Amino acid sequence: MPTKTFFNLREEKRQRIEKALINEFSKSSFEQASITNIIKEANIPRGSFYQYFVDKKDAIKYLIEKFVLSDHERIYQCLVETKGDIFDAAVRVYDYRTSNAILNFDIKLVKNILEELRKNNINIFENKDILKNEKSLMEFIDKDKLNLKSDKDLYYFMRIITAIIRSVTMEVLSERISKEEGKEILEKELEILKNGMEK
Amino acid sequence: MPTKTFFNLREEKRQRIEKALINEFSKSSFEQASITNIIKEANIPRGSFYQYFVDKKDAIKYLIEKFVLSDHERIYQCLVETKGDIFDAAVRVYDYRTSNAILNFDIKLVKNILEELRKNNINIFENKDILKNEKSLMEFIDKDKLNLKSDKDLYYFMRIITAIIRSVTMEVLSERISKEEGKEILEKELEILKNGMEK
DNA sequence: TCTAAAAATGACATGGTGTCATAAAGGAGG
DNA sequence: CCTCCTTTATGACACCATGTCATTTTTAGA
Repeated sequence: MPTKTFFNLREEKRQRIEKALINEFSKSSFEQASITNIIKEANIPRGSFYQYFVDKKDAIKYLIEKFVLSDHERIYQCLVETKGDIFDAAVRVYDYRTSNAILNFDIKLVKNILEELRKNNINIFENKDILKNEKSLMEFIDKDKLNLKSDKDLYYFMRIITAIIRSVTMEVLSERISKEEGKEILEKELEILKNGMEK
Repeated sequence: MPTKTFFNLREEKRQRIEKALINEFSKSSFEQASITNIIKEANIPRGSFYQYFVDKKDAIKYLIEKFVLSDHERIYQCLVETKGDIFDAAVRVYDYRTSNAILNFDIKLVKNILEELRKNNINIFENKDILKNEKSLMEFIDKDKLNLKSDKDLYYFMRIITAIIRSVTMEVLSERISKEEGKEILEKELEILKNGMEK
């Protein structure tokens, strides 16, 4: 995480830096993002950057944590709105993640952040590292609607749902398919997941 | 793809370079792999590397194509061995991909290659770009065992299977979970996919 | 006002990629 | 064996990145 120094910065400066981070990590993947660009845009000297962040990873982590917090909240809302129906909630999560306005998170930034989360295998549904005092999102799922044979089944099921949402979302955010195509794919996939595939 | 010059190289030299490529791309992800290391190990001057490959991407592509060819063949075998039963074949594909000996592909290299394939969203089951004169692997699936409502259902279904295999395979290859844990997860997930989750 | 801690700064060491002018090697024909 | 043209080999170089560090500046408390 960023240093104490960074959080002690006066509002205007911190926001200027944050804006530069968002801009650079929107334009380029983590690997290709350039600290040089960030400091140029934020108009701070190189040394300052390293006073605020340990390294590039530390800087993107700052954005990731902000995203995960708001994302978690949004997923929670989706589950509440659908009364815990995970199938309906999945579509809502998809809609929200592929929508243009996610707080101040540019859609390209969301893509790059989801990419990083995937790389580090962070599953937002079960993540407790970042959200220490929050309940796991799984607890808000209505289990009565599901054909669960054992406790662990929910875990396996959520792995599949997460993989499906993530996969189709990434394809949309990478502009390989349209939002509408993505939605159709997701809905069909959920249908299969509901009914099973074995004859 | 590599230049004509590369393929004209005498056997010994080409293999020396190939070995260096495999070694470097095993040790490091694409982004972190260093051309400097490759040319040092292969004992060729910097300029030669760029005579053979357009850039770093071109070099890993060479390995990826080799992998995809052998991977495709292996999946085909899995489908034949299981008489087109995609659920059984899925487990075999998992076993093979997480096994230590994949031709001369180090397990770490497989991980990095799968990572690149995923990044570019290349789905080996439906890929026809690389394997122009091969049939799609989907044609070898026994559709009679599946509860298909329409033609496109197989496509959606394969998307799920692919996502599931890939996800659990990557976790094993990244050593976040053991091979056995991975297998259990995969089998449970396939069970869910067979029976469906809606009560 | 003085002083110690905190923050800011930019030159620099190091190491990467891709280019290019030039040298060397290969091969076909006289 | 020499010549000329094409193909291949070579490494110095331009350029650009990251992360460090000695030094300066600012801040805050006594």
